[in-house]
Amino acid sequence: MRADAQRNYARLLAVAEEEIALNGADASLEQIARLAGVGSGTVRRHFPNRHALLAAVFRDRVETLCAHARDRVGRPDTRAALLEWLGEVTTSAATIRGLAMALNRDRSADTEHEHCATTQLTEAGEPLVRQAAGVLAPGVTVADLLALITGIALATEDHPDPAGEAGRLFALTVAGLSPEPR
Amino acid sequence: MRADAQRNYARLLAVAEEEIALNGADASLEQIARLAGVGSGTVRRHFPNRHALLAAVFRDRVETLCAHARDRVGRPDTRAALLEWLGEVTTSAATIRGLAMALNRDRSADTEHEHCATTQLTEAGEPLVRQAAGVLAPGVTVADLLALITGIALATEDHPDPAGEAGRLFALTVAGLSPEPR
DNA sequence: TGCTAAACGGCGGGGGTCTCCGTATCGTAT
DNA sequence: ATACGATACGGAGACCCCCGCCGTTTAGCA
Repeated sequence: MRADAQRNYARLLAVAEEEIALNGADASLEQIARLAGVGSGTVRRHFPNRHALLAAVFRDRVETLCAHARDRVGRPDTRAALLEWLGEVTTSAATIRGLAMALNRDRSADTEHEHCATTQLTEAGEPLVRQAAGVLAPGVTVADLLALITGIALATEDHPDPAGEAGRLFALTVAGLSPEPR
Repeated sequence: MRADAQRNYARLLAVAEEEIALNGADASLEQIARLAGVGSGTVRRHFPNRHALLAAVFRDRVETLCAHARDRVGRPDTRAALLEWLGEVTTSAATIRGLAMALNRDRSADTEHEHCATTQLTEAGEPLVRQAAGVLAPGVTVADLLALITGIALATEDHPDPAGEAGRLFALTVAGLSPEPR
């Protein structure tokens, strides 16, 4: 990769991060190009489509989350290990503007992106779920948990305190809105 | 309202419903105008913004849901009454393309639309929640329940079987993903 | 110091939103 | 039956965005 290409790539990534934090996942690519001081063609060369840009912007964050999942595998308190991780994912999804929408979109992407963020998170979280299977409602999968979290994050996106609200709602779903009285 | 205006309004509403069912809440207003055989100005006159169009398209459905909530008030089995209604809302939100997004958007609309769909549903569902308060987790509000439902609907929008998946996820949150072991 | 392949910028086409205004039409008052 | 004012219509124009393409510049190697 040529030096100028590297520079532009880095600049674009930085600008895109700000712009997405400001305007969400639908931020204008044109505007990002303008702010980065490059032509719109350059954006498109580095990131063929919006999905690619989102993936690049959130890559580090997602990988950190995956790493934290792996760190927690093997802990004796399997339930706490899982719930702590899910809480972290919830906070990230609710706090980082655009992330929830990005996750939601690549869930429904037609082509199987082998390494899209959702897939990564699913694979990283799977062991945590498996080892906590005993304390989970029967039939619950990692995919379910991530779907619920992204849903909650989407629904709280414009709340004054997204992370707080999202955390509260997720806690409710963990405990049950109305557990079967018996 | 002049006769031609009424005709166009009705045509637009019908076309918009189809188009939104097909392409979601972001359907092109221009395209709707074209299909209805009217100028784009006419669309904009009847519905000043996208929110107004969505509200009009979903009004009947939302009112039906509200009516069903009222029908269930006073039933002795308060828990079932509430859960049945929430199930109906979930199915609607997950089945009717664009509805979940519309609900989610008017939740975050800055100006307090006195009678936006979410407000209506909240008011209609409130009595059901109050009378079932005893069997609900403490602190749960109608707004919470509706937020969770729209979140779930958003997250399952592109699933092969949205209603089924949404229903399943909602059932999970009702029962609890991992009820406190005691 | 040349040279070539890679990277760049921006143009043009297609489409969308929103505003505005000249024109056609409806409904009524005469 | 007709004339007239209010109302609704349609589409042009300004602006923005996405996307593909191509002539030009430039980095990095020989």
